[in-house]
Amino acid sequence: MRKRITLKHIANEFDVSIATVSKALSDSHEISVKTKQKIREYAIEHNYKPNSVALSLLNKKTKTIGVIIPNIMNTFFAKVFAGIEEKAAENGYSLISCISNESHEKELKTMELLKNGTLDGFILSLAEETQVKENYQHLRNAINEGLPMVLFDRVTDAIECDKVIVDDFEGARHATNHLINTGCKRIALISVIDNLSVGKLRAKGYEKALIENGIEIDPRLIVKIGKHEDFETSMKIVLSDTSIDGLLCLEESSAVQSLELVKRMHYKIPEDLSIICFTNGKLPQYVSPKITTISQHGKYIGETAATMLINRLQGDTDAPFETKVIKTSLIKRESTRSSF
Amino acid sequence: MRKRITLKHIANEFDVSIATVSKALSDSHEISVKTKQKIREYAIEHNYKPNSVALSLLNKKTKTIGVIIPNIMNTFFAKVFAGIEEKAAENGYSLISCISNESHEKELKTMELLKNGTLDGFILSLAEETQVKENYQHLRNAINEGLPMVLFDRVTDAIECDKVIVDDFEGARHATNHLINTGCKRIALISVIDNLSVGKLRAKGYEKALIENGIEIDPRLIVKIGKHEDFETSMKIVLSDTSIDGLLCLEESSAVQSLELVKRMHYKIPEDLSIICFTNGKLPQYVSPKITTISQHGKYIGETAATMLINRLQGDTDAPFETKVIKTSLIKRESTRSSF
DNA sequence: TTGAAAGCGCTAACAT
DNA sequence: ATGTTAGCGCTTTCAA
Repeated sequence: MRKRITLKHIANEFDVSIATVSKALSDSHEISVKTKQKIREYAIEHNYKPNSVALSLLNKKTKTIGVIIPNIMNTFFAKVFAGIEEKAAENGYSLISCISNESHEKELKTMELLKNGTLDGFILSLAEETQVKENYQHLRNAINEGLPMVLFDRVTDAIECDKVIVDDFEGARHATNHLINTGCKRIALISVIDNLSVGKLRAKGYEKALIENGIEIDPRLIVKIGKHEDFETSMKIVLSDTSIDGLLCLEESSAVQSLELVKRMHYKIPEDLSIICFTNGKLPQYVSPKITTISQHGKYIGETAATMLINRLQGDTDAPFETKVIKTSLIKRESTRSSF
Repeated sequence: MRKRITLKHIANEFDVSIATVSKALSDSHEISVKTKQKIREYAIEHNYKPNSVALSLLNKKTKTIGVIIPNIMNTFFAKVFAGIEEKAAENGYSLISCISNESHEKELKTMELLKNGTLDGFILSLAEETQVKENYQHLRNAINEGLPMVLFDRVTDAIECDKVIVDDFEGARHATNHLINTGCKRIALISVIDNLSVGKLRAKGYEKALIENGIEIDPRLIVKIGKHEDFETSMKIVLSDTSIDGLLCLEESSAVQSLELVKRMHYKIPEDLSIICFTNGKLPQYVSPKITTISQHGKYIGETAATMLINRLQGDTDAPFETKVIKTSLIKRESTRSSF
């Protein structure tokens, strides 16, 4: 086992001071070419690498970003993570990552743990429980202690910091309009995420589209299904209203489950019922008919968040906070009729 | 902005030495109760947290594990990651994580970057390109420099270290047997991952099952589809052999795509054709009929890998290397006939 | 009961 | 051209 060597080892080897070695390796003009050469050769041969922990201590920068994600099994978050990772790596930043599992406590504890100097900043999306409890003190603490933060997707007005959000309102409005324009008269909203800020925004976009089209909002068509309710049973009750001819599902799994259900009920898709859902993962693309989705551009959101944080870390420390709104795209597939 | 305070600040505050503060905060018996009390109060009030970078430098331990994953959009890896994360957090370890995107270069560069002292050890699964090139020098280097490593899923015999692998051979054999036992006569193997060690093992398990059942191996039924070939076109050619009545797909997306294809071709599932696939993600569960899958227990694999590494980091440094083989489970759903 | 000093690995200002 | 010193924040002898 060829352990890592330090400047000290090299200094001893050549009977010079540690400072000389340090300068030689950084190619300082203060050091003679000869000395530089032999030291550099030795360093390479022995695979010298500066100890980044020592550098972090010295520079008070760790080149590390903390990322907290509510749930990595969720396609959208996985995409965002990939985007963050890519931009971070490009800029020489490492990622310390953590999954909050939608738990407020895990989110809080992680932040407390990581505020100890290992990080230059945070990128995070709030846990569901945090959004329900509206308890944001841990975020404020981090900011107060000088840790820049970028919030994405699930954000809160209670905290002032950089943010990257999806235009959920507009995405839902546009999708609802598309349903209306392709002939749907009775569109139900299916939400299993009404706890989340994004769920509420999407619902508002849906309502707005209805109003703009002179369609009355029917509360019976706004379906909120809780985590612990049986989805299929709830949907069957909803679908007992056979006049429903459009479904706007606020995330992908409820759309796929609904699709399979209505197929069993011998609905023709999209003739009898059109479906659109948020989150453009594999699920909606692989089922038949393929489901029209609202893409939130997860990867791009991750890239944007990472870029914003890195910019702040490397300079514009006091620039005013920004909120970037990423437009959604409607990806038309087979579960909706074609526009006229 | 209330910046983080250090021992020095506290020492100045009370006109004592840094050492006294340090001892007071660690509740040393050397320090008087009075002093301890006032220092502790002040520390809490000012939210003192020891700087973990300084501690890392001192202890030469970072309590951080590097995790390299080929692709986070893959359900299996996402599950493994969640498992690693959970066990790591439980034991007070942070995760520096990185996505290799199946690229050998990214894997290599990441490891080089992280070998600089930020990590206590690695957990990784090899990038596809690494398995193709069979270039493992970067792994050897890390081990030589004293960084313990746990390899999972995509491993290699060329490296001696702890490993956690799926019993791919047995899983495929068992699944193939299940197809045979439920009446399939002509079972095709569909592999889009023949580059990977796990793909090869699964193919062997399939062959073994055929042999054991006295069924001749027909090379025309062993279908390897490359990344750049069109999956559907290739499958149509395969299915022109209408005697095929069973499909063993080596990962989930090819199974779902095949399912949708054969449904369009008016096959009855499972009557005309049975399907089993590896990887128990959402995809196979949400389509109709639900696909019978081989679960690799991703989360458990992650937990096991993390536990192995942490054990090695905290003691059994020189224990002999272990390879843990995790048994798969066959999850029977609607795409296979019931056993008699 | 408290403090001084050394050291983890490194850089940078300041000698020589 | 090279070395000395100090210091990043902390713990741990050893001394007072």
